[in-house]
Amino acid sequence: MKTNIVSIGEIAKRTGTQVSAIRFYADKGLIPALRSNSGHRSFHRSVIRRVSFILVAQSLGYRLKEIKTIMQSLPEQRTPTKLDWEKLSRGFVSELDQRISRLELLKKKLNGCIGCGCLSLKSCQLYNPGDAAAEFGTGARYLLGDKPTEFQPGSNKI
Amino acid sequence: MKTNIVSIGEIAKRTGTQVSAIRFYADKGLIPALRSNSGHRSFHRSVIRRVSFILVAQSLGYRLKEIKTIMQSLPEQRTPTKLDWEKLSRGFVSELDQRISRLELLKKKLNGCIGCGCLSLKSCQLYNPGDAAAEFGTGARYLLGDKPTEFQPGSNKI
DNA sequence: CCTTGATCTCAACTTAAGTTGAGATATTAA
DNA sequence: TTAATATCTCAACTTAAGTTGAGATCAAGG
Repeated sequence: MKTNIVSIGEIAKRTGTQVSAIRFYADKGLIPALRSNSGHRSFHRSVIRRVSFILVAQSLGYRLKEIKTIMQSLPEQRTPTKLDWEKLSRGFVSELDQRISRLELLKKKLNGCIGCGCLSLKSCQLYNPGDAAAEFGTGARYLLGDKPTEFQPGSNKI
Repeated sequence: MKTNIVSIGEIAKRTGTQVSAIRFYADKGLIPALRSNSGHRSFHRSVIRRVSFILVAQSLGYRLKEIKTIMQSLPEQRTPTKLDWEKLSRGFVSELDQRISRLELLKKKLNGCIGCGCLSLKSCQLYNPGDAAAEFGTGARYLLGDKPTEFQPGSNKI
């Protein structure tokens, strides 16, 4: 009797998360939840995949708020098709490409810095705070999908 | 009259940070501070570089706690030499290399996933929660230098 | 001397992403 | 039917990295 409707505990087990996290995602509107008339949440089987997606996206540094936005492209009504997921995955791959090339750039700069005799030269990236903030700080911060824009403690503004 | 001792405001200006942040770093023991007998903090000029280092390290995803540990290798007593900084930078470069290769791997997996017909196959990385958590979640989390080990809300334990 | 502007301390607040606990109700297996 | 699980809600707590504000003191220029 394998239905397409699963309990919150099942979702948690299948995704390796805590029940409280699933509740949290549901309350935040990241995953669609049904309610039994006694108040218990239940989920469509496809929600497992949605949660997996959330986890992967998180591991790439996305905030839940951003993930929610990205997932708007998934159909709320019907179960997402292979094509739906494909689009999202492709987005990730190009995101990864960007990240990789940013890291390569950072590495090149850092390498240059090692050889430059920093302590005496004013032109050094690391030594020059303006540049450092511009090239490493802000850039890399964005690179890691760091702080949100509304509230930025430690924002290295230039 | 260029001394080697600078005020907290100067450090903040030179590094593009807030005074409160410098105070915070000093109190946390990340940068060495002197005190005038009236209680005002003052810093050696080389602290500018230390702060820049902190900013770069942060942008790479390091926690202040980790940065503090890394910086233990810098001499507290004397001003760090070029060689001291070189060692730290080299560490970063190899860290970048690791990150880059992890991202490459992730990309390869994701690419494979796109073509695999996920919705029907159980072998898919994204679909299989255990694998997803292992390959993407935990791995990528560490990759981004994410959560600390003591307290892990949302730790995708397997 | 006096007024800015810079610092000081210390406590409270911010965001994100959940977790933990209390007290209550549901569901399920024996 | 009863005991053991599973869920429910809701509020309070956690960490990190600072920020903000209040009230007080310091330092420097005119």
